[in-house]
Amino acid sequence: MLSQKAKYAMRALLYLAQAEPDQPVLIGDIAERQQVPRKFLELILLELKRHGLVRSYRGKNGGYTLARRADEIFFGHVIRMIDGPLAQLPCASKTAYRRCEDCQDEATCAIRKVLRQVRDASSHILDHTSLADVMNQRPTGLDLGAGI
Amino acid sequence: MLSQKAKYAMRALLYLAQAEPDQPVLIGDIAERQQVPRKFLELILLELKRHGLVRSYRGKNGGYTLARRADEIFFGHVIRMIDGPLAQLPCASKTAYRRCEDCQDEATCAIRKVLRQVRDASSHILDHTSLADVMNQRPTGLDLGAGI
DNA sequence: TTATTCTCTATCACCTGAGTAGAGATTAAA
DNA sequence: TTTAATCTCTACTCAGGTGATAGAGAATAA
Repeated sequence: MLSQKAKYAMRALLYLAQAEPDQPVLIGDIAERQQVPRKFLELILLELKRHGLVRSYRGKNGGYTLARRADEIFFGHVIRMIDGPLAQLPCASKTAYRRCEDCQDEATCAIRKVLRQVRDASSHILDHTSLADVMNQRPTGLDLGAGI
Repeated sequence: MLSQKAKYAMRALLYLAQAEPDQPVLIGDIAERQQVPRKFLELILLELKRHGLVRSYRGKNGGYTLARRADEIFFGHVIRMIDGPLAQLPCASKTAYRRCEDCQDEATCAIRKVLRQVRDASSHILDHTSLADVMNQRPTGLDLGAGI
């Protein structure tokens, strides 16, 4: 499962992406409009800043802006920075590979084999979908996915 | 991340899949060979039994066997039964859809849009890959995945 | 009757996720 | 120069879940 934190991070980024570029947005504004607990959001934005996704301005008229264009911020990047590797097992990760402690033979491990495919498929989507790709084109746009 | 429990469940199932059919395998045997804590494995096998994936026999010469052929047991099924829905968000799940509490407009939610694609891709793999598909064809078989 | 197995309920320690609190640093503007 | 507005940072709490363990009970083959 995606953590709340990652969900909040995406909401904040998407909100910033829709704001005027170079016009800082207040934490309080994001928190209120996106229904994110304010103090928690502070931590999240700090983290996003440290990872270079947003820029901050202090003092009066301060706030946050995106540090890159919305078509240069990918979901895969955001998820990895908040929740860690996309893979479901450390041994199936490409960006954060780690051997499973209790693995007997990684080369023939069936579980790893399947989960690597899943990881590859997931990252293929997440690393090629940017904020811009999914932003609110228009309120009444078609839904891409199948029905619920 | 996949839980330890789910990993253990898969190991147990794969081990059973490689045993003689109709020749019950002891919990203790699975536990030892697959490096799974025995008492924990008891719980897991019980759960797999309740979900109809394994059969159990009590008393002397008892043990466990698969309740279906290995090509009829899919990873998606196992993961869902142990860890819950494959989707990263309840609102992106098909088999266990639930609205996100704090969602403002599901129809235009960008996060959901992306995570549904990921879910679809993942379940496409996991629901079409059976134990038989990935079993140890031969000890020195080729590795399907890319290198580490 | 007994040894062997699975079955079931209860319990527990630890860790992580989610969130809160409050003082500190910086800046624009009056 | 002062003040109010903002972001920054460290520390803390608290609930719930994960990964087990313990031990009595029930079934069965020999």
